[in-house]
Amino acid sequence: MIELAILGILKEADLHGYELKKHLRKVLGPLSNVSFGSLYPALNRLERQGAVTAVVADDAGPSTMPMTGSLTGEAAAFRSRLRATRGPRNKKVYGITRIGERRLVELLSDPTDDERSFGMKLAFFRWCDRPTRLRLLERRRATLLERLDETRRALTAREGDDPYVQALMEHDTESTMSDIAWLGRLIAREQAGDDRTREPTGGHP
Amino acid sequence: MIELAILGILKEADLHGYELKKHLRKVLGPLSNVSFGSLYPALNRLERQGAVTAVVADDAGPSTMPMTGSLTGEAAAFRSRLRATRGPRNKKVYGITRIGERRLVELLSDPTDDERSFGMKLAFFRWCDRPTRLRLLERRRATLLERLDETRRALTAREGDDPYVQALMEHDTESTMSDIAWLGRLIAREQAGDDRTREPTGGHP
DNA sequence: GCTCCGATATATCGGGCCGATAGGTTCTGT
DNA sequence: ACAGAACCTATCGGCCCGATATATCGGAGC
Repeated sequence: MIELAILGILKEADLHGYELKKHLRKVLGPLSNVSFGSLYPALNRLERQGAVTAVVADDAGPSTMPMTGSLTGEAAAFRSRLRATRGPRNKKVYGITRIGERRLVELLSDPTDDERSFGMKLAFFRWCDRPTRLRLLERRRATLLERLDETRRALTAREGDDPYVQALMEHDTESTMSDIAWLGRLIAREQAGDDRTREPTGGHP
Repeated sequence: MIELAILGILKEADLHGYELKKHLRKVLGPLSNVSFGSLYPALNRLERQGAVTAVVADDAGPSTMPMTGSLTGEAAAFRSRLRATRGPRNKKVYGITRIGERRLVELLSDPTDDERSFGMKLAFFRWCDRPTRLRLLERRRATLLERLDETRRALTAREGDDPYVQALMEHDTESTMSDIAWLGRLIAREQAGDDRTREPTGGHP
């Protein structure tokens, strides 16, 4: 799921790992403090898949060596040339490829529905179309309703149980109800929404 | 952290893995659906540490072959004897040892403070004393206050940003405030509490 | 009696994510 | 000039999860 977040950020701008982490923190905020121990392996995975490309910035200022977006054999050669120029301080700037953009859309429509995954998808909702958004929102709501039901049944079944467990479950019930109401507002906004959406596919003007 | 939950459950009754999972689901409910892929390795870990002991129930009724609590070489021999009696349907019933009880208290006072860990500790608050409880509750509150602050700053800094990210952060702010208030109530209850607490240390009457 | 089936029961494997750690570079204050 | 802070990439061990394998048990239906 971290791959979704990386691609979502890289679709806005080319960045290197360290910057990426900061951006992720800003956007996802409390929803997962992505650690380097996840970030770098994920970037390698994405590079292997061809979803991102890396070049090394020369540090001659902010001229990030423009990338044409998709890579040819030339880019690979370029990369290995610079890999020879070993010696840290060559920041590896990552850019998203067309494959990566396709992958991003694919990951966005994945229905996995835990707190984390849902939050991540929501954070990058701008990259998918309204039907997908509605599907995800409604699915999430259904999941929470189910959970609410289950917790409530467990709550009524055992009265006079451990007070801490009880407190935990009552609070969970309240939180879940609040979340469901929130989702309801988001769904309504989505259905009534004016169509000020960015193009879901194919950025790169 | 799953070890905490296992020990917390086993302190109430001797159980085998499958039952354990069901109990965990009841007590922790929505807070982590412990999977077998975590449960069995964790049980092995705990067994290696001497925190739990396993015997095999003969299925001749509820006579669970009483365990003396801590194990000698005899227990190991017993175990391997039964391991030779291969053919599943010999349920491995686990029981907590004195070492396990010490470990439980130790895990309970660990200050790790993410959603998961805090929730698990709260679910087993009955096994620790009031000072520890208050320490954990207040630490959690402090963490959430910090997070609230951070999210709020991020929220005011960037107006007119992506509406979905904005929605995410606003909702997080609300949820966090709600959680803080809830913690406040728990703290108050704890401070005013009549002393109807079970003995924190040394079960085994 | 027989078979099929769902629940009970234990266990492992690959892979993702995290915290800790390590090692190097550039910037900044003094 | 120097120390310390921030920047930057990377790996390692360990936990946790979902998928999968395997085997038994109790009952429903024929």
